[in-house]
Amino acid sequence: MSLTHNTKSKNKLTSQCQNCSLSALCLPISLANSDVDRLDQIIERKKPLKKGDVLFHQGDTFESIYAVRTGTIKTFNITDSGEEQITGFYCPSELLGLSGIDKNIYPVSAKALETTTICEIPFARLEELSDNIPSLKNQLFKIMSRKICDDQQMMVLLGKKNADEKVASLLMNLGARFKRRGYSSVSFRLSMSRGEISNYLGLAIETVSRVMTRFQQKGFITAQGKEISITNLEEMQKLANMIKDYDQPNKDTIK
Amino acid sequence: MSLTHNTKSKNKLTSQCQNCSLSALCLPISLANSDVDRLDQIIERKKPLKKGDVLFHQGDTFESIYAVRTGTIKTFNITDSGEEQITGFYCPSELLGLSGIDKNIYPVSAKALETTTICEIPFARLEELSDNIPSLKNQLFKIMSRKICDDQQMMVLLGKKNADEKVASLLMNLGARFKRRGYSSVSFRLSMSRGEISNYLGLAIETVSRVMTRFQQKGFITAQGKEISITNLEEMQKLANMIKDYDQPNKDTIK
DNA sequence: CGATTGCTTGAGTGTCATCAACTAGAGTGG
DNA sequence: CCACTCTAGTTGATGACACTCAAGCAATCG
Repeated sequence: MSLTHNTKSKNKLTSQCQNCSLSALCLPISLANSDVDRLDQIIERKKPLKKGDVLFHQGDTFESIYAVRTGTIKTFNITDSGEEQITGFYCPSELLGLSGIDKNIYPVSAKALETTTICEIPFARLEELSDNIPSLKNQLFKIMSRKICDDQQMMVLLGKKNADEKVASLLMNLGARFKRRGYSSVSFRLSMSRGEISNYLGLAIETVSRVMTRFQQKGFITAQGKEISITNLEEMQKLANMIKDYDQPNKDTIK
Repeated sequence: MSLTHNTKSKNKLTSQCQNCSLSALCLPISLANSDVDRLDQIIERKKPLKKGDVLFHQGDTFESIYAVRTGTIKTFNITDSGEEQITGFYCPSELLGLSGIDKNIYPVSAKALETTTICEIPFARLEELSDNIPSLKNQLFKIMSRKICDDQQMMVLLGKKNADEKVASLLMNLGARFKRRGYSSVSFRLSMSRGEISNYLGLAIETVSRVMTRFQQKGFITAQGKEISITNLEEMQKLANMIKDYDQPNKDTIK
């Protein structure tokens, strides 16, 4: 399909892996300089996506994996009954598109939640390159493995957690991801809407809203719109890890 | 059913990839014969696990990935509050342990649901081998990618489906996996208990039981204990794919 | 400004979890 | 062979949590 209006010259834009602030988090971990160069050469920096732009559609032929440089991407698929189900949010330094490798088709769509810049990594060339750079290949195995782990955590969340725990888990998870990139883990701006959060967590939008206000009333967070501050880290951590209060077994004080 | 008790000596048992009935489904796809040989040499057939035996524990150092030859394995993790959450069932020809690559530690435990034989594939050696056999490396990428896809389907199931749809999805999914191995896709024996099914699907055990009886009353399946026959494939398919009956399309509805 | 979009709040309802009792089958032991 | 126990599964009654429907509010926008 369309998009990819690449610039006049689909040229290498300014930044390269070497001086990219994300380099420690992204692919090149533990590669020799010369190897980073070779990787650099196959990566295309594309021009920014605007909010709502689609990076690829469910069903498109798989060509590339993508690294987010700034902004946020969501992946989702459309069920047979026409509903959207969000399967992931991708922040800077994170890789998406890996699920397309298997059938050579993207099984999900990817859309920008805000203005977003990405690096495109043509997979065929990455595969080639990994033939010659074992550490790159191993890095790819690791990245895919991590994705599998993360997804399984998500399954636990969806299968076993209640609404409070789900929302707390998401906020703590996002905080941790901000932290990795050098930002505050307790104070940040959500790039997704309440509707997207609720969809991702398997809740109704009203439920997310209610949980948020409840958290505020209890002093766990402050939230004004998309600006979130976690003000009681300990309680939020307890919720996210599903540690129920069994303290006073005298009666059932609810969580 | 089957169960191949092969020889006494724990090492290189009779079967090898070449004559293994699963070879078309397992790793060796599209490898040259000579390459299959080399793969063969690093694979260890281990002596059968009995029901309840643990293949590896959550937290163990990651050494190998495993292919199921006969029987069934479940993977699960223990949440901080001590509950078990099953994250997958593995049938013959399927690979498990991939989630351990990332941190060099298994993030889940794996336990046999019945007498089960497996092939152990030391990952370090597999990585080495894949340095020299690009098609093997690519095959591994594909396998991991497929796992990511499957897990995402599971997320949709957990996040968006109701009890009927969840159970129908599981039964249809298991059927499809039996079919791939040459068995009936509509008539098979569950190797997991109701409790394991309910845990996996994020339901209460009683709910699974009720759904099953409801399906029987409607004539969708017949079930006696663990023996299942799907008798109304169409309806079950509809449920599994979440096609709701919007009978009267008089109005807007779909998007 | 009305209109639209995103979010919050309220009221009523339904699905599914919980608690509990009961059944069926398998294994044990006298 | 017949209690006895244990486990797995089914069925019923009840209620909670989260969904749905609906209204209201705030901010943005054409």
